[in-house]
Amino acid sequence: MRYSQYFIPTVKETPSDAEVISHKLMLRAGMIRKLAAGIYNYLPLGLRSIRKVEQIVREEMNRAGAIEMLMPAVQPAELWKESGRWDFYGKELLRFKDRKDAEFCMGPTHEEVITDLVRKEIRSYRQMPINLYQIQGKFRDEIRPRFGLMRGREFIMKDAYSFDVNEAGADVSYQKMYQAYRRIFERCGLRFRAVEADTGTIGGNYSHEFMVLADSGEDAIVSCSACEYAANMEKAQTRPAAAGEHADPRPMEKVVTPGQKSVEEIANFLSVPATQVVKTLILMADSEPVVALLRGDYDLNEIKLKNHLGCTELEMATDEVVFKVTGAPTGYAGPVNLPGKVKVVADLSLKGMHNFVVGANEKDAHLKNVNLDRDVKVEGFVDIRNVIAGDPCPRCESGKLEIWRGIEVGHVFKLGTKYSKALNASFLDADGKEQIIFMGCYGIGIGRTVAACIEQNHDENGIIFPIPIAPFQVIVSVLSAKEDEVKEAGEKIYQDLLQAGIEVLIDDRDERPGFKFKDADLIGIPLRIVVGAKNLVDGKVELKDRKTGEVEIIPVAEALEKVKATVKAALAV
RNA sequence: CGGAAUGUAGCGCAGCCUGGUAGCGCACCUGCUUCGGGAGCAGGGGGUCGGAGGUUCGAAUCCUCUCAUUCCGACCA
Repeated sequence: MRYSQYFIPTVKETPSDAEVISHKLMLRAGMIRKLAAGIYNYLPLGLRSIRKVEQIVREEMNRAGAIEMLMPAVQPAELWKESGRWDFYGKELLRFKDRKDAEFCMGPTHEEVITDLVRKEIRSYRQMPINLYQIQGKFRDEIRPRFGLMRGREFIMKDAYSFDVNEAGADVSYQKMYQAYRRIFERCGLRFRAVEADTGTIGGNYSHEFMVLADSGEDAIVSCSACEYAANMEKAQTRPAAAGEHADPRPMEKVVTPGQKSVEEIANFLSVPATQVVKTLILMADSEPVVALLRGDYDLNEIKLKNHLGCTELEMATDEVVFKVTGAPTGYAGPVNLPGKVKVVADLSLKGMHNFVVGANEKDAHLKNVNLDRDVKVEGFVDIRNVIAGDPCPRCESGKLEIWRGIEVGHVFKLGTKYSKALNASFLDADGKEQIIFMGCYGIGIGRTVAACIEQNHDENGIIFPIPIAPFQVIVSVLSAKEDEVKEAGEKIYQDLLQAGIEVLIDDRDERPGFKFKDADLIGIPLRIVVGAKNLVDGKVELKDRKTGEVEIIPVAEALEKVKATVKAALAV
């Protein structure tokens, strides 16, 4: 491609509405432009990277036996009502009506559509297993789109759906996808972790998220320092601490604590460690108040509690509710003698605590030396807290948990029969008996993968693409494009590389050298050949590696060979 | 949805408080010089000041409404 005839509108200044580095760089490098909140134009350079990722995904999906197809972006409400998600999905689902007043939505995902297709076409166990996928635009009306392609409203996603005759088959399909995903992200040149995850609104019972490690990531992920265990924060567990040393219960005592509300304040005020305070949180679970108890230094994990309670909505209670439940303003709640009858859920961390501090359920008062059983009855202990760095690994003896930031780029779910049951997707088995199909679904955010890649690969000068997803593999910067000799030499190099099947961008613009170098660095082309009069006298050119900054002045032929070899090596599967 | 802020040339911003000829840098066009890390000089084009209404002799500036964008929070995958 000739730069002079291409379309790469780079900008020197950082647009003011970009927050994270990948967003800034994609705008500056002329890869994307915003059309509306969370909705972007993909310019040629951005599209090329996107296509690269798509192609890797396609190859690996096909290798794993999945079959590509394409589903519509617009979906009838009917199907969503049938699956029950029309009401459940909320405002994120963009709904509208056609001219006949029939209801539709923009597809945020395609479980309904694929299941509908499959229930009509798949009748026999002989037609399974089958895994169908598409690479397609989706729309989710996010409350707060941000970070460019990382969290857009319209985005490109690969989604695959597997159909099996039984759970064992579904497990095989799941494993295949898991392995395919590992290959995909490895081929993209990303540092990532596959973590165990909660299943969220999609439903189902087992899932892994593929997280690209980056400090700017929106998600906290947890991994073990010693073994393979990795999970996201919502799901991560720890080994319950051994029961604390036995201590004789001292008599319970009420203390006056004017204005002391938070755990930190109480601990300071009473000169006890935060680990000796029990946090009492009042929440609303589907409009029923619930009390959660945690050791003072831990944070509640709402997902865990939600799953334990089996409710659909869970939120912190308002001050009025707190008053109603405890008889005291917020900040003085405690589990002892709660006036109302409420469900109390105690975290595992409470097990073995003695003589701890809790709120007294009256203003400006707390209770000291509170003990389980004697003062507080709990039905059992449940894991409802977030793990913290250094917690022991739940899977191995020696490991400690570490916490990272990550960007979710892929997600695999074992769905089970949730959708097939709701939409009655069934088949006849070998005995002629009707059975429900077992499903799995598997997503990859294509645009987000490119953005995550940039988060992980950049420097102060711009993007540093790994070769497999770079829009071009090499750029030939022709300095002094007006001098015929230099121009011709550059042209020859360009043609030679083109013929070798290398994706090459020749910067043939009539611009100053510095200008070309800045652009080349910004758009992140991995290799750069500089053709200039100075070196050309000796028949040499400069070859620079964008990542390492390494520069070689070598004969033209050698540079060509080196580029070809480097690209070939980087693309080897 | 709660809190905050911002809309002025393609981009980044000043001007607004204290109403009176709409400005700066970059980008763009022309010419000359320059040519290995975002050049210099000279000349030039480009704006319904987000929109609507109001106050006023006069509104980018003051008032009301509205739309859009962004940030923080809650929410979500």
